[in-house]
Amino acid sequence: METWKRFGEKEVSHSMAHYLQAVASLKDEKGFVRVGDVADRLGVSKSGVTSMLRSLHTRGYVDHERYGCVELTAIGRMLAERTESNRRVLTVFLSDILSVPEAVAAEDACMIEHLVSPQVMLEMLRLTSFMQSPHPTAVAFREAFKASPGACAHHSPGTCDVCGPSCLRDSLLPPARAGGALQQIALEQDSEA
Amino acid sequence: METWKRFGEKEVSHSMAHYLQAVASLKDEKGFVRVGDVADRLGVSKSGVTSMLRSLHTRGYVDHERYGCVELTAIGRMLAERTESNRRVLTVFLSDILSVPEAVAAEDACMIEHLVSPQVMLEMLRLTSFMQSPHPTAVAFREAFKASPGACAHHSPGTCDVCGPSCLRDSLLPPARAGGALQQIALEQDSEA
DNA sequence: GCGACAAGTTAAGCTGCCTGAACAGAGTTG
DNA sequence: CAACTCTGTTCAGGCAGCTTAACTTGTCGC
Repeated sequence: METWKRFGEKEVSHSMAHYLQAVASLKDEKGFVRVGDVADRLGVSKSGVTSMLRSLHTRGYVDHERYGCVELTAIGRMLAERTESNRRVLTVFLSDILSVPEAVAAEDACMIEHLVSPQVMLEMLRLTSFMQSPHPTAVAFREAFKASPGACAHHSPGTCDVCGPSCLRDSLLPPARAGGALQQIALEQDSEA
Repeated sequence: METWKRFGEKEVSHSMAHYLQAVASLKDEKGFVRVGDVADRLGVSKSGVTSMLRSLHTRGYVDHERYGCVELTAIGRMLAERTESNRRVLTVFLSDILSVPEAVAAEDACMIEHLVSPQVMLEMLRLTSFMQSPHPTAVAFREAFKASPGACAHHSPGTCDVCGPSCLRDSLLPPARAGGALQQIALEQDSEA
């Protein structure tokens, strides 16, 4: 149990990933990138952008001349592209394979796009593109999966390899009930006092 | 493009999720939880634990009497369980379905376990348990998928629904090449100067 | 009861990322 | 060229999480 601390050691933080993506897309859209554009795009102050650019510059991800334009370095561009590709694979997987609403898929993809390892992304792309292919096995599987019930929903203890002895389903708490459940518990606690 | 800012608004941060999990598992293991146990488990200082406990207490996730033991509230316990379940589903999915090495699966799961929405987790559990089931379609699919090549690897432009016009594969950069590629670029930049 | 030692707390300080206020450079206009 | 306006910078400050150092509590042996 030491893995969790490496959270802060990722080559780009959540914020950085989004700054890089913003710079990349603004560059594509209008050919040059100003501090104010980035600030507007991300909804942060210009002073915040200035200081983040300094930080990205020291890491070698952007070039930025005072009062001038912002450019991605080759490494910065590669990082931005990787994040973008991750996001795309994740979004497609979540919305087309898992069939969660697009808004949820987009949000979850945004949260984790920069945290997922290349190995996993590569395999996720492989699975997604295979599942969507016209390969007869894939077609059959898609239908069977779609038709399958809550799957794990009502299995008896020990019959599901994923869950183990007790079904995990209840602790995943879909949000509609989650809010309710949390409130419920909060209320119970209040009445204890 | 405003989603990214909600990163900081999650009900538990990465750190908090791990503190809650540590408290929950220590409680299971030895029946009571001391500040020092948490510090050892997480590899942080005791003072760090004290201040995080204060923060978790104000959020209503733990109770902690001065110089005494730590207890999860009902809400805290539920959050810890949810994170734990998320981690389990993710780990199984990554290692058994995507077949990435266990260490990678564990690391990625640890990074994102607290960030993924309940809807996605629920569907991921459904997919995982269905894919692992003895259902003939699932069996056939597993084999076909295992046998499938790099899938997206050598498709021609436009033939892959996931990738779109250009194949995403190259920008996902498996780490063996990723380090190399980044170094390569860094070297090129050096030689420009 | 009293010291010694382990366990916990406070205090001060660091980094990352954000803000608003005040200032500085650059360009436009008369 | 002076004034005005945009844009971008610096500066001071805040919050989250962490650290170390110094202090306080609790407990055990005598």
